[in-house]
Amino acid sequence: MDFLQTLNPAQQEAVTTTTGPVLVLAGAGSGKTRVITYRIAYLVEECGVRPDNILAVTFTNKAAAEMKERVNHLIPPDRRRGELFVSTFHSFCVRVLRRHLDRFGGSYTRDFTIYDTDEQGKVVKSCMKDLHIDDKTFPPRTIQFGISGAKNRGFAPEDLLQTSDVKRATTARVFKLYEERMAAANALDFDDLLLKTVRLLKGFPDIADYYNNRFTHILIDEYQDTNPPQFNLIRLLTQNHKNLCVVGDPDQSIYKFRAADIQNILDFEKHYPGAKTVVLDENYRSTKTILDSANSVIKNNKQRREKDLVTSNARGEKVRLFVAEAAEEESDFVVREVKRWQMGKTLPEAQAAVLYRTNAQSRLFEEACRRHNLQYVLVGGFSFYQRAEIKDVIAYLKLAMNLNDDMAFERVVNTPPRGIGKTTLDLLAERAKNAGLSRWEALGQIIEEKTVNQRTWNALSGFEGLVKAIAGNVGTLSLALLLKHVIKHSGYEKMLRDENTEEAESRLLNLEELVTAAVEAEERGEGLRDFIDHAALVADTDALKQDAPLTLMTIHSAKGLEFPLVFVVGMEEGLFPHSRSADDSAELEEERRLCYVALTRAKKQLYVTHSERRRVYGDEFATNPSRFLAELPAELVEECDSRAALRRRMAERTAPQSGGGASQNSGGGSRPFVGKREAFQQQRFGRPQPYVERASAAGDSGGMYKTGDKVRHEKYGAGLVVRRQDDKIEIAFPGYGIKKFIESAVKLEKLR
DNA sequence: CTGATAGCGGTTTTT
DNA sequence: CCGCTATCAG
Repeated sequence: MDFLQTLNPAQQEAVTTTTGPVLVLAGAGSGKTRVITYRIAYLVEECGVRPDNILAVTFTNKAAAEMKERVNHLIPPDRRRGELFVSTFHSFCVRVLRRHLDRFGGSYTRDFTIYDTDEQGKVVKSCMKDLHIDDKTFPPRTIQFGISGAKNRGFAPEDLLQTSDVKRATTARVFKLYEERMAAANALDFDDLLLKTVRLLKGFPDIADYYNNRFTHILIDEYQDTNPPQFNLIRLLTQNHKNLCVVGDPDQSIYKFRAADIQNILDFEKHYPGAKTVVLDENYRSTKTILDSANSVIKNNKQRREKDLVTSNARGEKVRLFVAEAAEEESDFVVREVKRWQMGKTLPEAQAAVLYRTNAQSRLFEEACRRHNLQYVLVGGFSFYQRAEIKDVIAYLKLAMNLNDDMAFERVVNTPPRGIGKTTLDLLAERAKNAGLSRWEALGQIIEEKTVNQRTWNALSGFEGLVKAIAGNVGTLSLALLLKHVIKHSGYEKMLRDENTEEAESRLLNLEELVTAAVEAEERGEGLRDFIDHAALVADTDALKQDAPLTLMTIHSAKGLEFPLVFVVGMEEGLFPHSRSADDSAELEEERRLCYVALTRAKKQLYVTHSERRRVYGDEFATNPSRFLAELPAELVEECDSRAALRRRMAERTAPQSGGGASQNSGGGSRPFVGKREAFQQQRFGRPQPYVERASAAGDSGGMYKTGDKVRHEKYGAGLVVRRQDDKIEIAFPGYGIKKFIESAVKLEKLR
């Protein structure tokens, strides 16, 4: 095994201890992914384990695909007896459930549908409506979150009912109805995928035995972010053998909101007595400066096992701090610095990432990139499979395969519009509720009874025929042809064509891309089932293109990645750490771990930035620098020139040092951290400071339109910009109505 | 039934 | 500021 030579002793030990439980405590940038891939290769090459007896679990589907590719790169093709199984917990569970879910014998079958967070929310809402629960006193999102939390902690609705807490009791009532509805629709949410699998393995020893034999060696990446159902699943999968290797870093546990339990990794040795523990504390990724900065921040967490990462890498450049007066100035600065960095560099070296706490922040940076003509890739946010047109078309297929899928039914019954409006839908809903039927069954009854007027009857039976036709084609047509059939015969294609706008045009293109994806899936030997499951479980298909010069994403999405140049932006109290975590010290520590993750993504150069003002809900607020900035070692940070920095210097010169003396100027916190106010609830921005009056650096950005602008379109003539959202623009043309366009694509002449 | 408009309420993070 | 819902005119 010549590749072992490239590993340090600790890594080698993690790779070659192949039997029994192994805990790998791997710090950031310590070669964790390498250890896992090499370990798999070692099992196959040295221990004679068949690849298809190995199960490796990663955190995202993308990571799974990459790992599989890496391993296959290490193992010569003739050694690959059987296919290696790498996937997320969720994808794995879907595979199991598609095989065995009918064993429970209830209303659930192997043809179950998966409801994503959106659809789950709709079910919750409809339950609340039928229970007459006011959605103002109890926001559906909160209830939804409560149900998910309860499920993941192993509670049934009955467990929560006995309480004087009104909110808890309400959650329990909705929870109960929710479960009934889901069962009736043969639908599982993301939590159910894990929970049902656990129940299956627990309840049916033969199934548990089957999987214990099937997978003799199990590896789990990002173990610090496993939640209770995942923990239980791992236990069950390894109950006969203990060939389990988990890899993770307690300092990078950032998914508590999803019920991840950091105790899983901290107590691993208790759960698996005799476990071998390997600590990887040498960092190969970052400069000494970056690493020391990150260490200095994470040290402030109290609930933590002391651990310091070391590196023999070069010291490198100082961390650069930039303070902007306005958020546009911040994004402008970032883009300019990216361009400067990339000058004369080629791709792997030139790669840069902008990391932010919330998805909402991405827009500023997208706009800045467009202003400066810089190519970028946006990860996360609204993904391909979340677009309305994609979800609609897939909903037709879901409905055809599971006629009781009420969510799919509601989604497509009148999209495109076919004369089935609110009154008719209410009638269907009423019937379904009273007779305990699904929407589809209610539809059948009403058509049979002919109790509606002719016009409506025609619309309803037309829809019924459409879905039946699709269902009839499911076994016979190829995947791509089936999709084309749906797009055409549902009227979707015609609807978009008739719209005659660029917006509709781009939707049509998306549908074409979906067909292409179907062709590719078919080539991989996947069926319709796999295709739809994939659509539900894959968050971002536009994955991270390796050749992207600049990537924009949340810190959560950046977990496991690395970039030569990294910007951690929006470092303000209330934003990062987020205001929702302000009053809870455990949550604050999680925010700090998040900060640690962000900082340790950088290999060569790290920037941290914040803005003194930020727009929230359309209003501007003053902000304070993040406390995490003050936790950076002052001697490792240098501040970039900015109007804010200049103003501060001037102020210090005229008014001699203010009493405190706490602010070492060029140090981390540019301004001392002020009190505990939440940034977003500070006083409104009244009269601007002297320096603020000048227009922001964004200034006259060419080619962008504002609401209220008058423009001329070559076809529709003069019009008024009524709305702008993301990259789309809506323009009212007298006589033509409101048309939507992709802003960067439409040709407009500006009038005044 | 459909399309347009006004008003209200809401931002953490993801499989 | 933006998206969703309720409401109203055609």
